[in-house]
Amino acid sequence: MQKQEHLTKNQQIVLDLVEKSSEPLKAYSILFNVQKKGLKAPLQVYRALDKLVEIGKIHKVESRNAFVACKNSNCQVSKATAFSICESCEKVTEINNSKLSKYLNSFQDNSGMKYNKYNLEFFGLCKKCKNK
Amino acid sequence: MQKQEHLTKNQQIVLDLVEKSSEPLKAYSILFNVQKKGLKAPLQVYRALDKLVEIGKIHKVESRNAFVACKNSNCQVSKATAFSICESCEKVTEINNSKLSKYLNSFQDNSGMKYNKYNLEFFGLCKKCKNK
DNA sequence: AACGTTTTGTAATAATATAACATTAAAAGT
DNA sequence: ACTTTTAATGTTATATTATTACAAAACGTT
Repeated sequence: MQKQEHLTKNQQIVLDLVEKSSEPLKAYSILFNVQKKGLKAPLQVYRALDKLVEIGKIHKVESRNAFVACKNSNCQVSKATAFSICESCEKVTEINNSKLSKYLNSFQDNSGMKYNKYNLEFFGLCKKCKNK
Repeated sequence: MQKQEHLTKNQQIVLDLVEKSSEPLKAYSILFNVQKKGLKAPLQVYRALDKLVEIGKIHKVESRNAFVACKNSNCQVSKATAFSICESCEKVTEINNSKLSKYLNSFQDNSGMKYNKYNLEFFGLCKKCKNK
């Protein structure tokens, strides 16, 4: 149950930034934004990101190489993620739909593989962009 | 119906290579392999890949930055893709499950977004790696 | 305090991807 | 046939994303 002991300084700095952001942040954009806080090298950012992803505090939006804070309070680990992505304005929202996650968590095919993790990205036009 | 006119020389060279491969290929690995065929620069490969993805002949495995040939003969465009990925041996298989694709193609949430595309990646251990 | 582990700092570099521009080829219209 | 337009190519340079390698510091035990 207690996977999440406490965050180190660097991890906290990066998490704060990602959580404050209204849009997905790229690693180097994070780097530029935390340089005044002492994180000077890409690796410091990537290491913090890796750990934050591992413990489920943030997720990586794979198709965008960008990171968002987890909005799903019960997300201990990043093992079942779904996003909606607007292809026009690039707005990304984490989908929190228990039916969907139930369906995917229990998905089985005939390959004999046991899935313990998935990542789903939906693409389309958000309401705003649709009406333009 | 006729989205697929014919492939250009570069596109065909890249497609042949990806189709022959038993594993996902990375862009620069493709580049090294087609240099004897005259494609000397990354951009030539990326352009061919872009087009091939666009017309559905290949798919990008986002979490791996790699490309696989489409095994789904009715895949005119890359608009609904699902993969299983072994986290140990990195084997990637395109999932061809009509129930799954039906479910995801008709998925709706309350965001007001109309989804026209999705990409899903399942992770786990394949049969072989599970038994090690 | 001594030990093992994790995190940090730092520099260098690898891997992935695109911008910009000139040229050539192919498709479509007249 | 020839012009126009569109798409693909070739080339160089560069931007972006991510990792390797190694030394030092901080942390948690015992």
